Amino acid sequence: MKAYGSPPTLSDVARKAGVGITTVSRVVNGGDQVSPQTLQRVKKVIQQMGFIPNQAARVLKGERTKIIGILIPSIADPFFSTCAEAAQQIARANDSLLIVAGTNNDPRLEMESIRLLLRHSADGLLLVPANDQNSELAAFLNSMSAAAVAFDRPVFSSRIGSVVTDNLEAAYRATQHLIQHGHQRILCLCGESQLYTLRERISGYRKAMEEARLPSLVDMNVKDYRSAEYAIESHLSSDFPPDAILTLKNSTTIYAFETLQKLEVPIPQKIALMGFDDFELAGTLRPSISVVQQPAEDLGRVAAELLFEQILNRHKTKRVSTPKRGSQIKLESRLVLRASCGCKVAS
Amino acid sequence: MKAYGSPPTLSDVARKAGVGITTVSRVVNGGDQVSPQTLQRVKKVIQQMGFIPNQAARVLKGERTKIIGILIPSIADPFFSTCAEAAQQIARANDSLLIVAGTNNDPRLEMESIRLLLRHSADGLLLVPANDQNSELAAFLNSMSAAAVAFDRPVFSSRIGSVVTDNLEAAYRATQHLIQHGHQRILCLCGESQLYTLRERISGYRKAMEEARLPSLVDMNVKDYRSAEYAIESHLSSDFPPDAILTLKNSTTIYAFETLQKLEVPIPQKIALMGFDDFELAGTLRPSISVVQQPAEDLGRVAAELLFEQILNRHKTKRVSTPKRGSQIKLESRLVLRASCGCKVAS
DNA sequence: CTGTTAGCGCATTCAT
DNA sequence: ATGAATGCGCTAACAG
Repeated sequence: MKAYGSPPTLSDVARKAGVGITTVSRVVNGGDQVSPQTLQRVKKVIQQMGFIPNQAARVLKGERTKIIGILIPSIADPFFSTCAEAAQQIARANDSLLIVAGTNNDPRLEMESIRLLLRHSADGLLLVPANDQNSELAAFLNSMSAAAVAFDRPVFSSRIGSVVTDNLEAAYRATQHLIQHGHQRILCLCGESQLYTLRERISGYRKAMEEARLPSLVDMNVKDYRSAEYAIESHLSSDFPPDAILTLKNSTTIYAFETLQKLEVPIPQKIALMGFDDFELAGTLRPSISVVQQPAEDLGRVAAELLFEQILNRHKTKRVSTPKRGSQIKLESRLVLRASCGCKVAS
Repeated sequence: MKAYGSPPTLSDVARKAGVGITTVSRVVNGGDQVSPQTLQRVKKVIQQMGFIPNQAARVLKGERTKIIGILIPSIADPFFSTCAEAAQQIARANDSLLIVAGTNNDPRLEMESIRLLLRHSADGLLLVPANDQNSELAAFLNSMSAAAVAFDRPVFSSRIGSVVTDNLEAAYRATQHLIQHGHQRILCLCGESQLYTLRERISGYRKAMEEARLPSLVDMNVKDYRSAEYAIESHLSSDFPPDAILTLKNSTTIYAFETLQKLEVPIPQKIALMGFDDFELAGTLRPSISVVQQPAEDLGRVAAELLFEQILNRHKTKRVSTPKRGSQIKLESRLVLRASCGCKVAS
């Protein structure tokens, strides 16, 4: 029950065990080249004193920190926390710890966090860049020595690889599906249209509409429930009201559903609904909501795996071989067809 | 665009600036006792070389790491990720980083993670102990020099303070509310009854039932959707079917709702439903679900604040004044009355 | 097999 | 106002 002394060091152990500190070090690191007896004795003393190696000292000697950082807009966001969970699993598998920092999509916070992570000599960074066109960020990432992988959104003009969903394709297929149900006036709803993911999704929507020779109808002013309600009410009372809605993100889908529910607009009879991003109760709501399901877990997992690949290579070769410029991995989404799009209409 | 050299050090900067390393150190740490001209020059060189102080070296010199760890069952769990988000905010306010580790409620994983965190000299630990009676854990926490605060669940027989919801009181009031609606046969549903929080909630339920001279009816075999369905079907077809259900955790509430929906049992007319833990769409489902709303954010925030209080004191006094034994802070919950309990029955 | 020694980057005396 | 020297805990030569 001893407490609050500074933690025991190698030399504390060495003294108590009557050996040199190198021997203790060897024992701690696997015990090669140590006689069985010494091994036993030293192990016992280590146990007894509760010795824990000091990582800072190891790092100072040039070892990896075995810490990686992950920068996500919000830890509380189910999508990103799922990514983080997966990343943490991979980190653990690589004997590493994961530092999580919320950026709130703020480039300043993001930069600050990266700097802080670098002070701590993080081996690598996983990041969801607040702004994919941020050239300052790109330059900084290029110049730093830590490994890095972007996910969910790429970082343009940088050597940083990325793992993203094929947003365009997913939105394209979702829109096509609504069209196949016979819908002609499909309203595309979202906010924050400056985000890479949303831009891609809008493109996918437009592509499908254009191919079907239907007019695109995009409203990007939805930020919260109020604005969603306002937008939907406006469109419904227009001369050519929509007969379907495609929402481009989780929260927008929910706002739209709540609005339609409140207005007692029958889904999908009067208005069909298709969302981007699955959510826990999408299948439990009545009607159940059809959505594009992103592989959130895979996003985090693959990004982390890629990161450790880099880290391990880097450590092996000391000097990195020319890293291939920002290779991008695209993951497929899945269209989950439930009732709100018109499939499986409950009798 | 220089890359992959080892990062510049104090002495690199010193050489380039033509000063001693002490001077550079001073500049980095506020620039006192340095002439304005030197200050300028050194600052410029620092900027230019992209010098970033090496935290490991600082730590080795006895400084705090400015890293705290948080151990939660799962990062992807909305409740805990909300706590983590709050904790991270407090960490940031204290210029610290947050390492998140998922324990999966496994004492072994938990212990392993704590050890790892300690190697990294984390200044403090925030933890949701997998088992509140774990004496090995208690002993270890008592003997270590890092600060620590438990949240959501306490650690018994330890000096570790804790921040928890008043689970007993909350369940007590929720049950009372159902009783006031006239329900007599209230079924209490959950799984993992060994967890502190669930034990407390069961006690609260029992207390309310006993006070009302009603028979307690607890089924703790609900782990997933299937078991929930099985349990509910069994109870419904018994001689004395319940007229209300109190679920003790988030997922159980959802399983119960889905089962009742599937069986087309009208809520709350035939069976009322009250859940523990709020969730995003509780108000959107039809009927909307009444729940006990825990102050998840406050839990994380208060725990983190307490932790930094300890850390700061500890650092100031070098030796800790006798830490008061495991003081416990209890936070109040809020009963959110929606439709499923019988309030606000939609006409 | 085992021990001695030299730094890793930095903050900190203590001189100047 | 400035700098040289010391040591934090550890690993990796090197020497026995």
